[in-house]
Amino acid sequence: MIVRKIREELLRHLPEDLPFKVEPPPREEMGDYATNAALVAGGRVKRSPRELASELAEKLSRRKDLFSRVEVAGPGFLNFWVAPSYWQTVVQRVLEKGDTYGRSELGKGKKVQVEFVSANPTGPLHVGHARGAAVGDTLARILAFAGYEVVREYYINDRGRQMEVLGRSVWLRARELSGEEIEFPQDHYRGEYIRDLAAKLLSERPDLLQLPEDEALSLCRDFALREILSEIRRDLEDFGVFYDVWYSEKELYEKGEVEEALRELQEKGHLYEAEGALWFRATAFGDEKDRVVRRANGEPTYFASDIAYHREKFLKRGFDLVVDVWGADHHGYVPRLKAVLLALGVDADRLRVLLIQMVNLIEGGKLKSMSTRAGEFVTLRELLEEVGRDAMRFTFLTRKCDAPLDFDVELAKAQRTENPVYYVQYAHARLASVFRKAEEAGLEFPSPSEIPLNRLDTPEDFRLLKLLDFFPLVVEEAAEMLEPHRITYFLLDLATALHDYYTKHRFLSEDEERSRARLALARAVKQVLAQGLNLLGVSAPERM
RNA sequence: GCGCCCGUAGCUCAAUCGGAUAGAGCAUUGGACUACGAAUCCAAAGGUUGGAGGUUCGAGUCCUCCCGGGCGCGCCA
Repeated sequence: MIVRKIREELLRHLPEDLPFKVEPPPREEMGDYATNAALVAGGRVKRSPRELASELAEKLSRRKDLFSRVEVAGPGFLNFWVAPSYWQTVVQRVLEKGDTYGRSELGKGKKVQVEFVSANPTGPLHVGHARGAAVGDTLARILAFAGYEVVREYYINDRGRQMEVLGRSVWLRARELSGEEIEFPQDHYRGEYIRDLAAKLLSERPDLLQLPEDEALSLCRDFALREILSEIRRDLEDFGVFYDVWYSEKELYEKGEVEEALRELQEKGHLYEAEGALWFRATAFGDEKDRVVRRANGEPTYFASDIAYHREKFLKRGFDLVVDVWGADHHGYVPRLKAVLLALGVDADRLRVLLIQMVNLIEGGKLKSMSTRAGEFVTLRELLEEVGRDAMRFTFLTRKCDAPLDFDVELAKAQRTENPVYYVQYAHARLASVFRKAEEAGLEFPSPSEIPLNRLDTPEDFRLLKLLDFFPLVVEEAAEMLEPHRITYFLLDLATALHDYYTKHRFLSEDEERSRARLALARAVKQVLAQGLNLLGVSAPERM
């Protein structure tokens, strides 16, 4: 990474804590990279930035191996032209490192948990969950690639009132199926899948309706939970999403974690009783109001188990960083959870909550999903079957997650140029095709040390080399800022540069030296495209 | 009413935790295949970054107010 080298060079002449940046300048004529170091330093020591800049330029330009030119520009920016010989070695590094190219040690020695989806097991996953799944899963891949030790986790709300309602919903449908006239309650789960579950249970347990009500209800509940959960799991797996841990809320209670957590808060003086309920003094830690943790009827609230869960994440399992991926409608919940962490003596910045905004499904220019009427929504599975995994994941990852997303179903399905996922995959497939041709022609692929690097000398060569050099930095930034879409945009850039190259130059020609050099470049680009796609959970096809 | 998120080209979105003349794709118009895959490429056109102030060498980005949209504000989950 040349950025890192430039930074190192600058630091030989500047104070270590100076918050300067090294980044590509807005226009190509301004060089390959630029820094505002002199501007920032000038402000601090009350010297003219331009004067400082020209001193720095003089010093750094001695590194002929790195820079062909260093200039002062504008109010005191330093512009760098990187030596072509440096760029050419990039292809060597990419090939030597292979699959590890882009890997980073950013998170070395740090444990991070990514908790995502965690939808209530009361029905199938819908498209909103799919977006959360794509973001959470990709983030986990990126963090792992950036050197973190990652645990991916699904938190199952398998207890409490909703489970009772679920069991009762199935039971009522079962009775209905066997001919009974039932007035189905409004606040129960009304989706068609409940009827299917009832039918399935009835065929397994014909005696269901003869059982005492209590027994029947709990049978229905357990059955529904098991079935729905395995359905959720299957949906996610088909979507390319896997978990290390499925964490049961019920077990959290059985292990006594909830009582333990409440006891600790009690001992630290953060709980009080009022109106028959037990409250957490969230206002002492920046939340708007205090929150009930145990209701007057003795039942702990959902919040209580979340306290216990997050306490367990930080204090028992020792995660350095916890990333929660939630639906944006839960945003009001963030302050109270951060308040709990503070109360427990945990730095609240170690919890990062990603709020996933709504997905609007667009079909034929019209809004398709988002009927809030019970049971009417487009499921993850339906969309998966309609548009396919690659297009679906890629589309979800083309936006930062805190902006609402319009998902154009027809566009995602289209195997045409406008569909960005094909654009990137096509670049990869094109390169694969070049290698098939090269093999036919009997052209030998050079070992990294034998590449005629100086034959990579056109502007299009350098454009690709620079992008390849940039990739590790993109990974680090995506990891640091928890923004998977940075990878997506990088891939689009790289694919664009490749397609441009492809129309302007030939990889295989009469000039054998040049062909070998370009073949090496092609392999490096192909490898990084595949790596990037892999981080997104999208396939990199050899043929399309 | 209070809080959070969003507002950028006709449409969908970027803009590297404050940087130089705000960039892509789609749509529109006009071009490029006897060449490794035209699922591609090139060009034109398109903007008061919702509005008004402020902070500073410098603001789409930070602060205040207003407008518009979404979502929250339960001893629900």
